[in-house]
Amino acid sequence: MTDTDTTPTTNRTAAERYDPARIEPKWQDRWAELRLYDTDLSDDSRPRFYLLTMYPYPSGALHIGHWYIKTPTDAIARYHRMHGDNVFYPIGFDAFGLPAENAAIKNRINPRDWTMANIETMRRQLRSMGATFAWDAEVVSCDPEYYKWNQWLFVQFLKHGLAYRAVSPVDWCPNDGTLAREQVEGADRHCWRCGAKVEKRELAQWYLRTTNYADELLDFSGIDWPEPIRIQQTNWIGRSTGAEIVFETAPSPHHPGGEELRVFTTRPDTLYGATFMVLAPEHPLVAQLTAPDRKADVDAYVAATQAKTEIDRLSTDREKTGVPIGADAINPVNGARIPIFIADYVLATYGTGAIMAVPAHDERDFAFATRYGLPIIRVIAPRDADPDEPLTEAFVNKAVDEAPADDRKHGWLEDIALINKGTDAARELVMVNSGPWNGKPAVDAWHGIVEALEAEGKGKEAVTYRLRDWLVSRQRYWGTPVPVIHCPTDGAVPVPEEDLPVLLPTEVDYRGSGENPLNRDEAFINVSCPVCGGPAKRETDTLDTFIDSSWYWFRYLSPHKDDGPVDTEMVRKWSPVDQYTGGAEHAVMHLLYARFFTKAMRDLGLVTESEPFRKLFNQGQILGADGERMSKSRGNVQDPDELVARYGADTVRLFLMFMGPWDQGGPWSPTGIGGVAKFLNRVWTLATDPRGRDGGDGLAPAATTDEDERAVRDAIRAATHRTLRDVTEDYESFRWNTMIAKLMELTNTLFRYRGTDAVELSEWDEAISTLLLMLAPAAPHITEELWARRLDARGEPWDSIHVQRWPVVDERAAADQTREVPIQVNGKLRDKVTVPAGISEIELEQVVMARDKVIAAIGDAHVARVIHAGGGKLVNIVLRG
RNA sequence: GCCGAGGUGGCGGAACCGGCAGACGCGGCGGUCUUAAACACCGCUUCCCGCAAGGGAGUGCGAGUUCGAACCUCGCCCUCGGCACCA
Repeated sequence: MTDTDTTPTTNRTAAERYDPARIEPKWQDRWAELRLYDTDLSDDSRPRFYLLTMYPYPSGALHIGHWYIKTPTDAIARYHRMHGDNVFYPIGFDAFGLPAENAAIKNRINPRDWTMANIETMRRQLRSMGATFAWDAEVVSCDPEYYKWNQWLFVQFLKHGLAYRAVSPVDWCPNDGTLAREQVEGADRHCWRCGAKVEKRELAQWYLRTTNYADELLDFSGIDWPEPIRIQQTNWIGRSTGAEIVFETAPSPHHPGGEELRVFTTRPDTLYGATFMVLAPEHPLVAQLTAPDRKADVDAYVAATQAKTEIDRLSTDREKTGVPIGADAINPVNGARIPIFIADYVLATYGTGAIMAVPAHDERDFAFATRYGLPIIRVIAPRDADPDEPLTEAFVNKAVDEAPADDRKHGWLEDIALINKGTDAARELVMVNSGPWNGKPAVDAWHGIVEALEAEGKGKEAVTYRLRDWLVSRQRYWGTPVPVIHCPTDGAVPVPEEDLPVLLPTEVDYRGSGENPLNRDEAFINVSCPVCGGPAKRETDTLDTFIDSSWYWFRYLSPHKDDGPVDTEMVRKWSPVDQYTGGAEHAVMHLLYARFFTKAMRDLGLVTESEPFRKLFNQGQILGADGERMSKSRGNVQDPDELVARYGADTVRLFLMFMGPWDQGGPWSPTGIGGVAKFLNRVWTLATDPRGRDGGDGLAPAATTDEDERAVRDAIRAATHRTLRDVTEDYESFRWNTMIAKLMELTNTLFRYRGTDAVELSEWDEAISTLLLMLAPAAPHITEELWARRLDARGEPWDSIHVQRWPVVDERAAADQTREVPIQVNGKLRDKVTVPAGISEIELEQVVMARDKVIAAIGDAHVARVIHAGGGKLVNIVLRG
C-alpha cells in the first residue's frame, strides 16, 4: 500500500519542521481505518499476549495520571507486536461508583447521564494518545449487559455458600445515610455533606466468603508479582497460628457464671501468666456480663469506642484505655480468677473478639496493666534469672529474635513457625510460675499446653486471619442491584436467573440527600416472591464496585456473550492475563479481590486458571503539583489536552516515560517537557535532513581517508548496536526513563556526523532505521511518519513501522575494544587507565603499578594487596596491612 | 500507629550484582549563526579551596560491617501509597 498523503522527501529544506498537529491525527485515522489493532482472538498461529491496564473510572476527563498508566502500557503492546505476538490490549470503563452520585446530587442530574457523557469525552481523549486499544472489546460496567453477570455470579455464590448476610455496623448520617470513610470528616467525625455527627448503625449486609480462600491466596506460586505487593497481600491476609482457649466466667452476685469466653492467642505458652481478660467493646457478652454498678461506665466506654476509627484504635502509640465490667473469668489451667475488661484495642472482627492478657509478655497488655495497676506475672525467663524480679518492659518475641533474619523480614510472622525453628539459645528460655511446666523449655510449652487443654476440651490449635470476609453491600443507587428478594415467609430469595438482570431504575430523585433513593422507589421495591408468589420486598443494597473490577478482563474476551458471563474456551486460551499494569494503590484490595474471584469462578467451573494476572507491574501515581492526589475536588488536576495541543501526543508520551522510574510517580511538573520535544525535533532533523549543517559542529569527525572511513563506520555501528542492546533490556523491564536517555545519547552521537560524508554510508542508514524502530513503541506517530518517508524516498510501498520486526543486536559490533579501568589506592580514586578489553590481571597490574600517579600515591608505603574487582572493572591497591 | 515504597547537584533523575557518584534531560553560564532577537547548533555546569595543576568534602541524620557502602546491618528523622463504603 502506498502512502499517498505523505509529502515526498525530495523537499529537504530545513523549513519543513516537525509538526505533530499535522501528522498525529493522520496516522491515528489511518491505524483505525486499517483496524491495525483489533485482535483476532481466534488466531492460533502466533503467540498470544494479553496485555491489560486497569480500566479507568470515568471521572470526567482524562488527566495526566491516566496517560502515565496507559501510554507506557501502549508501548509494551507495540513492542510485543514488533516481536510477532498476537497482542490483545482492551479497554473499558469502571462506570459505577460514588463520584457519579455525588455529581448527581450536587447538580440534580442523572448519574447515568453524567457517567456516559464522561465516557464519551474519555473515549475521544484515549484515542488522542495514539494508543492501540482493541475498542471492539470494550466493557462498560454500568451497562446491564455487564452487570447482569455480576448478579448472575452473585446468585451462584449464594447457591454455593460463598455469599451470606450478616449484621455489621456502618458509619451513618441521619440525613445522608451510609457514609464512606472519605465522607466522614474531622476529629469529631461529622458528615461531609451536612455536618451532622456520624453514628454507627447496625445493618444486615451481604458478604462474600473471601476467608474461604485465605490460605490459597497466600500462595503466589506460578505468578510473577513484585515482592512488595506479595508482602502487602500476605500481611493483609495476616495468617496467625495459635490456639483458641475456653475461659469460663466466675460466679458473681449479678451473674451465675459458667458462661464460655473464647479467646484467641498466638502465645498459649504464656497462659499461666494471664492476669486479666479483655473483650472488644462490641463483644456480644458484654451487656450480659456487666455488673449493674459498672453499667454506666461500660456504656459510656462502648459509646466512646464507636466514635473512633479502627486506625485510631489499633495505634500502638496511643495510651491504652479500658474499663472493668465487674465480672471475672477463670483460667482453665490454674483456676485463677482474673478480672474482665473491655478495651478498644481489642477488635470484634479479629480472632474471637476477646483476648487473655499476659502483661509480662505482650507490650500492649503490659502498658494496660501498668496503667491500671494490674498484676504482672512472668512465665518465661532465662534459665538462671530470678523469675519474680519486676519487669520494666514486656519480655516479648524472644522466639522472633532468635529466628533467622530471612524469616523475620517478611513481617507478620507466625510465632509458632518461629518457635518451631527455635535455636539452641531459645531453649535456654524456660517456663516459670507455670505449675507443672516450671523449668521446661518455653519452646516445648507452646504445643504442650495446647495439647493438655485439648484433652480437657478447653482449647485447641486454631488459625486466625486478619483478612475479613468481603462486605459487598452498598446502601447506594449507582451500582449493581443485589439480586435478592426478601419474602416474609421464604426469607432472602435469589432472583431467578431467567429474571436477570434486575435493572437499575433509570429515573432517580436524590432530593439532595446521599441516602439511597432506591429505598423510596416503590415500583422497584414491591415485587412478588419467586417462591410463594406472595408480596415481597426487593433488596435495595447495590454491590461494591470492586465486584465489577474483579472479573472484567474475562468479559473483554466475549463482551456481548448473552448466555453466560464468560466464554470458557476463550478464557482457557487467553488466561491468565500476561501483563497487568495499574496503580500501586490497588496492592491489596482490587488485586486481592481479583484473585479471590478467579478462584471462586474456577470452583464454579467457569474458568480453569487459578490466578488472574501472571505478571503485574504497579506504576507510581502522578500527584498534583501540590503533591496531593489529583482530584477534581482539590482542583489540582492536570489536563493533558493542552499539552497535546502544544507539543503533540508523542512528546507527552515520551515526557511521561522520561520523568523518572515508572513505579515511582511523583508530583506533576511539566518542567523539562521542552527537552523531550527538542529530542524528537532532532530525530526529525536526522531523518529528514542529514546533510544540513544549520550552523553545526565545526569539529565533527569526517571520513577523509579509507582508514578514517573504517573508524567512522565502526563507531556508528558500535553506537547503534550498544544502544539497541541496552534499549531492548530497558523495554523488557519497563525502564522507560533510561531507555529514552539511551536514545537521546545515540541521537547526540549521530548528530555529530550530520553534514559529513558519514551520512552517505550504509551504517548511517542502519543507524537511522534502528533509531526509528527503537523509538516506535514509545513515540508511534513521528516514527510512522519518518518511516513512511524513508520508504517513499526509496520508492518502496508503505508498510507500517509498527508491524516491523524488532532489530537484532550484533554483539560483535557492540563489543568494546578497550576499556577504562579506574585505579583506587586505599579505596580512593587516584587514576584511570585505558587498556585493551582482553588484558589479563597480571598485565593490567603491571600497567597500573607503572603509572606515575599510582607511584606517587603509594609513596614509601608497603602494598598489602591488590584487588581486581568485578572481573577487571576496577583495581584497588591496599596499602600497609 | 501498622504494612509497603522512597529520600542522591539549583530541579527531574542515573549508577541493574558492594566497585569511577551525578548518565540523560531541565535550569544556569559562555560561544557560533543573526543587523538584532527568537530558533537551531557547540561547549561548561555537585560543593569548597586554587590562576592552574591539583587537593578536600559529598548520596536524609547517627553508628557499624568491608580493601571498598548511595547500595548491606542497627537506631533515628522526613515524604508518599494502603489500612477494608474513593476508585
